[in-house]
Amino acid sequence: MPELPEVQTIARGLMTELRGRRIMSFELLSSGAVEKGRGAMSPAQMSRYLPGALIRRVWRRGKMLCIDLITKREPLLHMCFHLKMTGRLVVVPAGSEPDRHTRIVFRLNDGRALHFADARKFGYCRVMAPDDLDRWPFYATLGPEPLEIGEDAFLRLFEGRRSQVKSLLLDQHFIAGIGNIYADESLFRAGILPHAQADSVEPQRLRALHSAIHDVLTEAIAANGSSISDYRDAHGDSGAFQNDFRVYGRYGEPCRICQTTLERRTVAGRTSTYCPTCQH
DNA sequence: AGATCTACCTGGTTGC
DNA sequence: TGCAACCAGGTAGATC
Repeated sequence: MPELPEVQTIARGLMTELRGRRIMSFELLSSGAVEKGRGAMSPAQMSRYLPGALIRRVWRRGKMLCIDLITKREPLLHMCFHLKMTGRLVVVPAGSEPDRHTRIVFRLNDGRALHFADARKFGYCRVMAPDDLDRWPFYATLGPEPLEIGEDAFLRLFEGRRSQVKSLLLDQHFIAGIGNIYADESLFRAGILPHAQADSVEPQRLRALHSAIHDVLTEAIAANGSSISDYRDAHGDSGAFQNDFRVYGRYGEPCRICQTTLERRTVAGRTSTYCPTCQH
């Protein structure tokens, strides 16, 4: 389930593999993989615009991944992907057959191909001109980047918010890129219960949370992300951060700090695991 | 405003 | 072994 560190790892890998290459053809194997919407290119338009497009840059915003293209008709197009839970973007060698979950094939001028696969079909691709990217509601309303926001600005986000802390962390409009895994891990490190009411958490603990989020995300990026089931990077390789989880998915096991049995409850509709002793 | 529920989708796991 | 039930999860949208 790609969150910020996984998307960052994929973007980094794709940047290395794809920059300077050209897309030769676009083949949609599963209708619905191209998201419709105001300003979004239809598959027919993509078939006209993409062949010959030069891949200039691959970047990330929140959990969204974007490939910048230079085409004959448009000086810049943004090809955005949201991988949701099971989406993959993998560069495959020449002659590779798409697997059963591959939804889009982009053939490259060096014989290789970029495959967009998604077992659960929640993910999508969306191609837009720069103006349309800025007008895309999902993109335009994303919250700040957790690795860029300063401590003071981070604390200000919580002012007057009565929601449970974890539901705020999961809200992409509040802060972008954090999902269930890194929310649980950050809250544990900061000693805050996931269901704590935001405006009742002392500033000192919110500072700890700011720092915990930074540390968790940075460590996960260094480990090439976490692989639970479907996640693979641009080379098809797994990440390693799942070996460093302190609470996520460890319900019923002992806390690594105090040995208390970890508990779980549903917060913001998500299974949340925490230590009732270390977090309060 | 905030919490909760539903829809979307299917592979994997659990239970009978 | 076979099959049904259930769970996972990001986001949008509806409802209380």
